[in-house]
Amino acid sequence: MKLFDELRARGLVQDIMPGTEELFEKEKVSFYWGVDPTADSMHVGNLGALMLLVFMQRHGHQPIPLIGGATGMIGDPSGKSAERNLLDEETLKHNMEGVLVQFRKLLDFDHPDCPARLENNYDWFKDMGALEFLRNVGKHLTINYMMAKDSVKNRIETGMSFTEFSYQLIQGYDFYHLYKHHGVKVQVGGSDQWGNITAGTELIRRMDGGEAFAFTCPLVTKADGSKFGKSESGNVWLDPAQTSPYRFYQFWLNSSDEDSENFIKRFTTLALDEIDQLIESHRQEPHLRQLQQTLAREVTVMVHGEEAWQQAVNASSILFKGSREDLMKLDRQALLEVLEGVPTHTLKRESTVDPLEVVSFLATETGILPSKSEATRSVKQNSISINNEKVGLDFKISSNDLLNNEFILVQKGKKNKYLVIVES
RNA sequence: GGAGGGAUUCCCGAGCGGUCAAAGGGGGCAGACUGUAAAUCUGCUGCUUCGGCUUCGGAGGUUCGAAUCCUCCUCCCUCCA
Repeated sequence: MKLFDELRARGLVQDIMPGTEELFEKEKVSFYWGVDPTADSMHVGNLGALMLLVFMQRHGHQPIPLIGGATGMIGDPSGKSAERNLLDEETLKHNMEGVLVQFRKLLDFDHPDCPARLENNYDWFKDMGALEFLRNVGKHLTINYMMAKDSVKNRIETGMSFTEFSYQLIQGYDFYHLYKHHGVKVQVGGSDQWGNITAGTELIRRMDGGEAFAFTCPLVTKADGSKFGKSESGNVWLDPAQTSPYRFYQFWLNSSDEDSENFIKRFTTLALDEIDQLIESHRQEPHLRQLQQTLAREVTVMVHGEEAWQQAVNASSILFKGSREDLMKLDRQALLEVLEGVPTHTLKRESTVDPLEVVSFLATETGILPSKSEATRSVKQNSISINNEKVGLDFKISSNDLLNNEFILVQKGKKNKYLVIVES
């Protein structure tokens, strides 16, 4: 299957520059994708574009992931409605390290033919002076051209600093630099990057008379219109320390039917005909949730590994289907594994002098809920379970409720789990 | 610098001096139905020892009583220079 047939089938092509497709058919291509180190981990939103590199490398092309050590210092205005704060150097450095780890997991840096190669645009910007930049780069694009970009137009009303305005020039120069010195002919990215990317091809044309190519993938969207990549607890990160594999797994498992059909094409490397079969059988028996489970498995294994996935599955099954007795049966080790990644709260042992009112337990003693009013409401609404059993307002926590004499599992609603650790 | 307009609970937004913890919408949460889906319906959405208490940009003031009136301050927007 041709590269672009596959990418299209997976819903990964939005804008494409004429000639790009032909280039990929003709030769092995080095192409780059840049991400700014705005956090010390990428999130599933970044993964949406990163998958492009994964698929393209599998087709024998060389991915050049670029970390924006320089661009991260400027701030990309694309898709942003307001000026952002600048990150300090130390933070950027720390962030870059985190992002690099994730590149290594997803891309093959030791491939015999087309190994991924990391670049950092700080390398070529750190020694460039302002005058040099203005004379050699800025001279080639007009203000008129730059102002026509959506990222700029959208900010005319609210205002935008010169710093952010110049972002497209910086990113454009990256492309030029990689083109000139490393033979990189193509840039890819999310569709919000189109403006910045074309600034690059334009620069290459004007500075060098060269021809470069590009295409973008659509930003990941959800059928119900809500933002992709957010869970109750915020962004879904690739870093297991920030989003535990259990939560990561649950994030995918909870995809709606409609979304999971798209996600499985975009985020897994399963063959397309296999995916079609899965979708078909899922439509026949949607309640089995095969599609969600496969999606969750594939992505979790890819990002966190087989073992972490297995643990997430075990934990899920006990947390969602286990009874109070099942929980009581687990030993300390098993409990810790199952409850790995569930947010924890602590309770002083003195205060458990049983019995302890549920409401005080939830609010004052553990802080799972912010106030007694809210705790009372939740219990009244029949949404609180202790150790997988629903409780009423008259319920009192006692030492009989301790799992392995030190834990209490609290659940609010269907999906929110909290682990209470009783400390002596 | 001059002239206006504005700031309300997570967000938007309404709010005759008393009946305002504050309409309505959004969002969020929960319950029912299900499949840990979507849609739908319902409830909740400041704190509380359930007596009350603290909220309407900030500080004062008028009044029996203020989100609502007055003064000063801060910030934001529009127009003029």
